[in-house]
Amino acid sequence: MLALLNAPYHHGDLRNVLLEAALIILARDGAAGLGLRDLARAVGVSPAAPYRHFNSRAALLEALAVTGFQRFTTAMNELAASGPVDRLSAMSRAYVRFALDNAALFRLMFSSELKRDNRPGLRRAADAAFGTLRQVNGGDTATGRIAALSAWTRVHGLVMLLLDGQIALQPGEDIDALISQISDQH
Amino acid sequence: MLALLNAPYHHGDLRNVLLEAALIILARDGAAGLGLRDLARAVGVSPAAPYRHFNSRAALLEALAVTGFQRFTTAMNELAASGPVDRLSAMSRAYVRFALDNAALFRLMFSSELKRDNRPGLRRAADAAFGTLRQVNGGDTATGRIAALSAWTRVHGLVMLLLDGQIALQPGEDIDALISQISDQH
DNA sequence: TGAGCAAGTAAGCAATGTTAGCATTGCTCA
DNA sequence: TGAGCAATGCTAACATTGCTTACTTGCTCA
Repeated sequence: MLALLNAPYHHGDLRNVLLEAALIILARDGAAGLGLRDLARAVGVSPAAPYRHFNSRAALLEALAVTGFQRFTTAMNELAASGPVDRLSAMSRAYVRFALDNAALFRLMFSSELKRDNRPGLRRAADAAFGTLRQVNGGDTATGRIAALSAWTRVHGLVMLLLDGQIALQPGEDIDALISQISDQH
Repeated sequence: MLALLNAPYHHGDLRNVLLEAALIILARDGAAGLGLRDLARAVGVSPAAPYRHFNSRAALLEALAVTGFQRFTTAMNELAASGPVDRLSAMSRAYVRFALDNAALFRLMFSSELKRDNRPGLRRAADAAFGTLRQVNGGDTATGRIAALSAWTRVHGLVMLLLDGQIALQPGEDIDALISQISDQH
């Protein structure tokens, strides 16, 4: 084939380049618009090249979801380390912000296309991500579990309904204010 | 083509048969496993036949989601009509039960593959479905809105985390009990 | 009766995921 | 140094999919 601009035969860091490009396409077109051929084209590589790094399209999506969980984890852990004062509400805000800032990625992380059961790597990443969240509310006591679940479900439901357009912020309404209003509600 | 078993040229009620078969395939394989050709095959009709009734695969998914919202609406309205006592908690239980009993359909209803913005029919169905939910909590006052949102987000978040396998019921735990515990939590 | 229309069929196009086999590169070790 | 080898890229092909176009079929009704 033509050697355009002296492009070297070996790309060098194709796996990471693929992942980065995939994140961009994901943010732009959603998971449905992310195909392996398309991705290869975007990176300037042959259609079969990505298969050296991802066994299938599902494997690519899984890898993306894993990096999503990893980023989510670091965001959560940073907050957990920052001090115990209002840690829960800070985590709630961070949870929502992460989801809204990474909408397509967040959806992919919870997508049914990735059956977490058969993917140990994904399950591990998800468990790590929510481990902090599970413990910040009183560990494993029965009441602590309920408290954690209640906070978690509120935030998660809020995020999902916002992402789906079922809920919209009212004009001038602040998302952080809404979060704390909902969280303070009985 | 071969006229298998004297199959008539015209099917008679193809649209509804397609929808029913699609619901079955959806429940079995999820939205990703639902293709038009596959569906046509399952119903015993040529690959192009479904296009007489649905302009595209997306249109079929939209129709499925609309019927999902309709079923959801009737489930909610039955409860709302049944009496004001503990109406909210009854709706919460029905919400969760519907979602768990119709997992794939519920996911499809909130799928990002269907951008609700550009689909007036879908938006109308969704609005109708959640209209009751929006009003049962005190209508459109500011505090009523927050109360409704708080209840709604808890239930929706619970459902989503359950469907995603992030939360699991503990051995012997009752889902209805969990719902009321979470709902009663501050 | 036969014109017209709704609802099927057949055939084919473009795109995709995936695989098989070949080519090139750079690392390792005698 | 240089021979071999594993990693990583490429080309070519296959099966399958969504979708379109153009032809049939059979029902309805003037």
